Amino acid sequence: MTATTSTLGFAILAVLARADSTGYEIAGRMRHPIGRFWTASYSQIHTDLQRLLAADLVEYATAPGPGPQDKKVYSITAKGLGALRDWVTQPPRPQPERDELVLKTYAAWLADPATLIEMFRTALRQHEERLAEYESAWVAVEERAPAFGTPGFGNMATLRCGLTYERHRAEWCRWMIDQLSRSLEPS
Amino acid sequence: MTATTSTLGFAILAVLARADSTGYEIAGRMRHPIGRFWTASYSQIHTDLQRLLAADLVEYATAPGPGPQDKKVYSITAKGLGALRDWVTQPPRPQPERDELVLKTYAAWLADPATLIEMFRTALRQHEERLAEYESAWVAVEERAPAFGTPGFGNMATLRCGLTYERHRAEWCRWMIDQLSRSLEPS
DNA sequence: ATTCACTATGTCATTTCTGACATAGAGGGG
DNA sequence: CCCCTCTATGTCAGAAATGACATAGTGAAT
Repeated sequence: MTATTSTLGFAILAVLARADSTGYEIAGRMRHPIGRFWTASYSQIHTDLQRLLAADLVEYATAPGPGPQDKKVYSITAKGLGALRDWVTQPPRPQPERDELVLKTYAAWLADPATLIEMFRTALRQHEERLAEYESAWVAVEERAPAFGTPGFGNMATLRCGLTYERHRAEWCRWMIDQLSRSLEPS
Repeated sequence: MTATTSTLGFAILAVLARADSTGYEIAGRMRHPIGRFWTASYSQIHTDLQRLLAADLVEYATAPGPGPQDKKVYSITAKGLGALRDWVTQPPRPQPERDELVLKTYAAWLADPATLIEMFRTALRQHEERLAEYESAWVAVEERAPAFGTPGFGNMATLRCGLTYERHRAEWCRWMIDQLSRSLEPS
């Protein structure tokens, strides 16, 4: 009965709720900024767009494109907006939570500490880079202070999550490096 | 050339590096404690065990089981241990990072703030519960102070990650609730 | 007595996801 | 002049993952 629209479907709807877009543009936004918390390739988006189309959650207008075919500018329908709104407040089912670095950490006791330190230093550098990126974006967003009811609120809220996440990660990496260093030179 | 063992394969090897186990037992450990950072169903583990078996990374001994068939107690081979050790220090490829709550947050500006507050309060409660769980486990693990080179080190390191992660999440949920509350009653 | 939970193996259909491929015009750099 | 990148659409094979099903013995509680 319930048209089981996949999570990716809602991600697409969330994009279209902000601006009408071609499939290509949606794919671009799935890399940035959504890519930080949900990823999808174009072929996957294409498949899902057909599904959304069939369920009348999106529609499109054709416009002359650069390639051999016309481009299709998708937009969300009233029905789609309703479905999206419903989905947003539905409690998320406990998600898988897959993290290769932590899995490696679980087996880290088998490996060479010096090499591990290098690996965690690389990870730390990446997290610090992203943290700096987020922090500069944060001061910009805080100035404008986007109100609830505007897309800017969504940007601010997800940015905030990314910010504290990167902080937690960097902190953990530093702790790991410290622990591993101690195992190398025991005072 | 490179025997492309999946990440799940290494998760299984990481379990067997600690103790010989039946497939059923591996599945149990994939729920707890590995389930926090990598999940797999039994059918998936079964498929992967066959692959690992074919690649000589694991072997098994039969023993009388409760059911109609003998049970198979798997153990890691020298080759498997080598592959696992190599994999551990290999830098992890940037993982997908899928988070439904954050995706909902991205579209939260469309929904009702009061309902959202409830959703985040539920999430906060869950994170606080897990945090309390991890914190009591932490004091127990810190006392024993497991040395590098023992499985206990892996337990401690992953627990530490879970600890700071839950703290970050709880913090973010509290921030969200605060923001959403403000949009309800503007001073 | 019967039901339930746990141990233990395995299959299978379906869905989801990835990565490669195919097409094609516009615009810029070497 | 050629090559690369970006825009833009789409297909397809194969891998990965899920969830349901099938079988079957033990032991504990109702």
